[in-house]
Amino acid sequence: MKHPTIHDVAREAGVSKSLVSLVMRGSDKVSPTSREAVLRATKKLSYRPNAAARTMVRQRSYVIGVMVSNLHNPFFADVIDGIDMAVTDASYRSILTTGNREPRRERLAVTTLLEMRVDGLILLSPVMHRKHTIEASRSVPTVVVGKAMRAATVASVTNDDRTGAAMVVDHLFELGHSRIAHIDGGSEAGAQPRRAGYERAMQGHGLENQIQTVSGGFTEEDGRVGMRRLLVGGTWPTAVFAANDLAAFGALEVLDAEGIDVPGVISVVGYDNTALATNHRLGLTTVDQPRHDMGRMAAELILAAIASAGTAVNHAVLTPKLIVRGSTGPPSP
Amino acid sequence: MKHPTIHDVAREAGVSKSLVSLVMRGSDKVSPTSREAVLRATKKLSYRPNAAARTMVRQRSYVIGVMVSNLHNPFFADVIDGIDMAVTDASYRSILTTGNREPRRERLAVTTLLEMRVDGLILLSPVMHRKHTIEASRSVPTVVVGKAMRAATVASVTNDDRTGAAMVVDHLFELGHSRIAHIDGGSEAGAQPRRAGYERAMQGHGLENQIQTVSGGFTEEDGRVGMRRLLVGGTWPTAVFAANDLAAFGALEVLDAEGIDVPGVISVVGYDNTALATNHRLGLTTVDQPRHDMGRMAAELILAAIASAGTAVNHAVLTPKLIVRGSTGPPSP
DNA sequence: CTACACGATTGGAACGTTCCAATTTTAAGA
DNA sequence: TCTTAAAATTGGAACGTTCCAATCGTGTAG
Repeated sequence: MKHPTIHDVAREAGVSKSLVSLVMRGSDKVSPTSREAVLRATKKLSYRPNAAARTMVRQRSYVIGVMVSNLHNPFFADVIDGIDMAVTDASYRSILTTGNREPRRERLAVTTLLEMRVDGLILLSPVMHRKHTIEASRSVPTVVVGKAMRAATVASVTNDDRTGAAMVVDHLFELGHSRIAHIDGGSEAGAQPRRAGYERAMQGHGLENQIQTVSGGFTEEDGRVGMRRLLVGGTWPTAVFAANDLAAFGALEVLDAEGIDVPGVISVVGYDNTALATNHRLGLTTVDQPRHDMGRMAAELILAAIASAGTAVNHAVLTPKLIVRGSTGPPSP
Repeated sequence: MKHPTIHDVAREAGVSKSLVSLVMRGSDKVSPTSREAVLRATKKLSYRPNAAARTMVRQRSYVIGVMVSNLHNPFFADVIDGIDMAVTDASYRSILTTGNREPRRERLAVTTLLEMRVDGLILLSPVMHRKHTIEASRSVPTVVVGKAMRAATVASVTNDDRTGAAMVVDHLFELGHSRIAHIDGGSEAGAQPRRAGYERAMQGHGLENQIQTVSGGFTEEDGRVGMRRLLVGGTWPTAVFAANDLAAFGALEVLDAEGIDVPGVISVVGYDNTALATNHRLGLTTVDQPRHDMGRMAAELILAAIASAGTAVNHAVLTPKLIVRGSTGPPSP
């Protein structure tokens, strides 16, 4: 259980510790003989370099720390995948911590990363107070994904919610809808711009007096409540745009229970293109965020910031894509 | 961007570095005056202890490393949550790496953890070759979750797949089914014992000649392929037990497309009780693994192994629970 | 007023690397 | 064979902590 050190390897191979270090780092100024001997010793002792020691002397860990607010959301798996790719390509490594959506634990998760002296910090939809994000960003290059951050020291990667929402409205308009309602996402990440995008697109099509928004959220229950609210009035909308897939599912459930045909009577659209949207019986029309690219972009921003010693702070906004499935169709005449 | 050190704090507070160290570690043999001064200095400089340096001298990192084979599987989120709880309670910390199901990347993920000198290693359903797990276990206490490991140095936490599968068969048998088919999980973690449990339970009910297994896997596509295969023969089964929820959804999709009623004509059961199982229109009958407890147990095994210097290797097997939902019912006469 | 005990504080060594400057070895040319 | 350049190898300092043994100060008992 005691880890061998570079000295043990040196002794075993009959060379100096410096030479072992050279071999481990793949230097080309080592004779084949020595390299061979060192490698053999390394294998025999199953030596593994000590990252802590290396970090100490190099003053760099070559590690990017990623804090995931919520591992339960499969959205992040793809983002992390993108991060991992880009980071590995640059011969950095990535480690994750998770805050389980609780601000306290998020902060602990970030602290862990910071104490380990990661060279860069990526925060995936943090829910902790923004001042803690900003504080972290003062000691290490930081990028936030999935949440707009207006702060000079924090980079960010988001999808263009405004445009995504507009795409939804455009799609429905082209199908012939005009009574298009929106169940909004309350104060959740991205909800505000989606709502704004919806409203502006409605105006763009001359439907300003058809704008109908009910306040909701990002859960199924929020969707149910919102949908019920929309069914109370005299004239129903012919299409409903929910702020995310989960809420859309809640809406669908209510429509199902009421025996209202989708998309025959009412079309439904979500946002996020989660696995559920694919799996649902009829398939949910939704907006896909380029998750993998968002991750890759986040990694690239971080690496650039590291390379430039923190001067290059950027905000990347990626364009989402409309995915049309069975839950939308032309309105009944 | 340059991190302040304990020396900077000492200078600022007008004390020695040792005193600062004492305060940081919460010692009670420090005068209130000094503590106050040190705390003020740490705040002013926003000092954060350097974990790498601490790990060096303490020869312990107080970090548990977790390698997750596949972040896309929401199953692990709960396990990780359980790990995190237990680890935090013991004032350790946890960090994650992910291998995205690729053996090569898994190995890199484990290497990263090992080089960081984690005090314990938890592997969540590793797909890499077992020899690499065993190798890792020789340098640090290791526990594998979700996959049986017969190795003297590796602890493990699994659910009793055999019993879980038997529960499914029992349930279907009680409903009156006899033509119960199984879409198995190929070589995935837990697939083999689930299949064995299915077969033994069938025998237990005197249904040995009704045993019908088609080879599948853990993806939706595997479920689709398996289901189509089952529909080719002359007599259809009246119930299908898929090796996991995702495969079950694939099967459901095919049945839906063919217009075959579930559970009227064919009942379907999955395994894992993922969020999808709850959300699906009719609810999927499935088997719930005590994910949170599995994580907690894994953490406890690791902490025990660390405390006992690696002597206490254990294998914990937790009992799963059948969750009955709308996808199963009595067979049509 | 002195001695002593005890609490508070301190300096130095050690942890396992990297990197630099210095040294040794080898090879080539005369 | 000698000289010199190039290649290979080396020891030591440094990184930021912890922990130990040693020292410093202060109050109290005699």
